[in-house]
Amino acid sequence: MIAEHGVAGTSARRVAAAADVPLGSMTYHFEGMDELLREAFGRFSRQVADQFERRMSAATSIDEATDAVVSLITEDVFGSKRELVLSHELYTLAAREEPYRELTSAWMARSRAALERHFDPLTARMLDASIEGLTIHRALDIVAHDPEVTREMVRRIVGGVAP
Amino acid sequence: MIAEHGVAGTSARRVAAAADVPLGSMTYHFEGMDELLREAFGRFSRQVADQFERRMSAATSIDEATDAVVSLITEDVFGSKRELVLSHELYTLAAREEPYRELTSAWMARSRAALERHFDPLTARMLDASIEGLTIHRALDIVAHDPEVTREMVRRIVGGVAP
Amino acid sequence: MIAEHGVAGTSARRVAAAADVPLGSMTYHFEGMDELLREAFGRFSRQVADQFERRMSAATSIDEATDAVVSLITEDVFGSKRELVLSHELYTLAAREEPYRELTSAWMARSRAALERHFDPLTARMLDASIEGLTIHRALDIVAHDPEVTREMVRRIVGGVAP
Amino acid sequence: MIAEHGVAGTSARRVAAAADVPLGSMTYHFEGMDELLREAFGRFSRQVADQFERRMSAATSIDEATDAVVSLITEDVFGSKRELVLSHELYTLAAREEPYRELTSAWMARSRAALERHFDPLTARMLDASIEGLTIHRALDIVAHDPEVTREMVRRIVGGVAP
DNA sequence: AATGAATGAGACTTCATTCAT
DNA sequence: AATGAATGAAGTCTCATTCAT
Repeated sequence: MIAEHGVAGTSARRVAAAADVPLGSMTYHFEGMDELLREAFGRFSRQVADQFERRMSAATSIDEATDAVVSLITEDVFGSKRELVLSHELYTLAAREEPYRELTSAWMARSRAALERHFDPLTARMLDASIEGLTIHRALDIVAHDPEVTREMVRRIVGGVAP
Repeated sequence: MIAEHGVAGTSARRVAAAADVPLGSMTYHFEGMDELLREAFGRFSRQVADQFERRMSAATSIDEATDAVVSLITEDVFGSKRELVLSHELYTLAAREEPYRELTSAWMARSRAALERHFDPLTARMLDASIEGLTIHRALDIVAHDPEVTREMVRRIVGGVAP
Repeated sequence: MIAEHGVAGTSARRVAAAADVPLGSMTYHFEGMDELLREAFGRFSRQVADQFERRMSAATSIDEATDAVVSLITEDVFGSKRELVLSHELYTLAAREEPYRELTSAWMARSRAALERHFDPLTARMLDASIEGLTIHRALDIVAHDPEVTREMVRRIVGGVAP
Repeated sequence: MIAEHGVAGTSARRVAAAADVPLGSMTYHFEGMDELLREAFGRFSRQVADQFERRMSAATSIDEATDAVVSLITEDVFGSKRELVLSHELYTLAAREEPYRELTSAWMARSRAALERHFDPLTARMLDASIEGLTIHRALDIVAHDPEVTREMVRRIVGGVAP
């Protein structure tokens, strides 16, 4: 519902109708819309983090891990409009209200941990941030992005560790 | 109004009241709330881009430019909650609707151009994305971020050019 | 409300006020103003058709039936300004939108059926139409209409069955 | 504008826009919307009456006149949805307000006069009403009407004169 | 424990008219 | 004489929540 209509367009009414549940249930089972939203975004962020972990666990070498990071940016996480949209809806809430910042914080912590399977903590943190930045810029830019930029950026960050 | 209450909480009523203007004026002067929003975010994104340009223009060497980029992330652009919040509100709209993507697109184009005063286009693009990513992660993370991460990341991206 | 102020002057606000009911109830109990209008005109057309049926059922011979038809035109159905006005409001809607045409269609079908208690189907259909035409012309003409015109017209249509 | 959007949907704004005329002109040149409506419906009713007269003038015998009346019902006057809709909009106004009744009254007077070129006044009046009734019933009924009904009805009314 | 009817607040728009220019 | 900017009233609809059942 949020993916389709946004937080603004997600009313208790619509959720109840979509779930084929009485309207009264909404405020009976949830404290209010806020709780429902937090619940929904909690589930969403955990799902995305799960997928991220699976992706990084599959890599068995630094090279494969590097490739995985590139793929994450160019294909994966925000490959679907759904995840792009939901992430930004969540970020907007998080920018404004602390409780949502706990969700984004936990999400980022898991991403970093997954990256630390292959990279040192500092590099992991940089990679995490650069994944974020490149993904957003690819999504919110009208002009197409050359995938080589992604590859080269990851190369510089990872390679920068050097001797 | 948007900074304070979010897009969701920004009603024609409230804007009219804040501007001490009759409610009817809202849809008289603007096609509708959409146009008002686009106008507002257009102005916002141009202001932020202006500031970004000024910051980059002030630098007279690669070193100063690098410092400027670091400052941008650690202090400037999202230094205030206001800009952080507004950026995310805009991103959320842009993720969903094309007209807002034109604003973000133009904004990013100006940022890249400003960076290209000092860096090659590829590096500029990477810096732009990494500024985005680091800024967001600093803002949406509860744990504090060591400014050294920022400095090191910029160093790797800029330095990666080397032979 | 419609009789008094017309469809154009019948707002949810006014109906709610007249019914001493909160404004929000209007679109809670009805899908929207359209449904309310359809409901109102359905009730109206059924009431008029009821009255028409009663009038025709009371007749026990062709002569009485003929007199009944004449009375219908000269006194009954549109005797009151209320019914005249409401009929035309309904016709206007029906001329433009199919759902209302279902109401007028059903209404006419009942009128014809009531007339067929006494007249053959062809004559019934003609009488039904001529009742309509004469009633309207009596109502929308400023000069008075001689009731003899009505009587003679019915006579010709019914008598035309002959020889 | 009225044909397309109805009296209810015809605002000064829309008329001004359609006429490519400043909005202020509306209340400058016309006393208000009422005057504009009366003017518009006056023009409309005169045009329809003109057409009616032409149609009846073309007939050179009772038989041709009878055929003309039948054609009027089955094809002509309300052949187009535009005229059907406009007539009913006018009738609705006329049922409620005297000034519009002057328009319908004048319209009917001209129709009768045109019919009196070929028929005696009593028959003319009956034909006029039956044209009205049959036309309306054809238009507002969902089930199709056999044109033979029309022909037979006119035959009975005209033929009823006979000895 | 669960529901759904009901409500009051507030959302956006459209409108006819006024009035300074 | 003509205009168009501006307004206040009124339009419909959606909503989260309450509460009697």
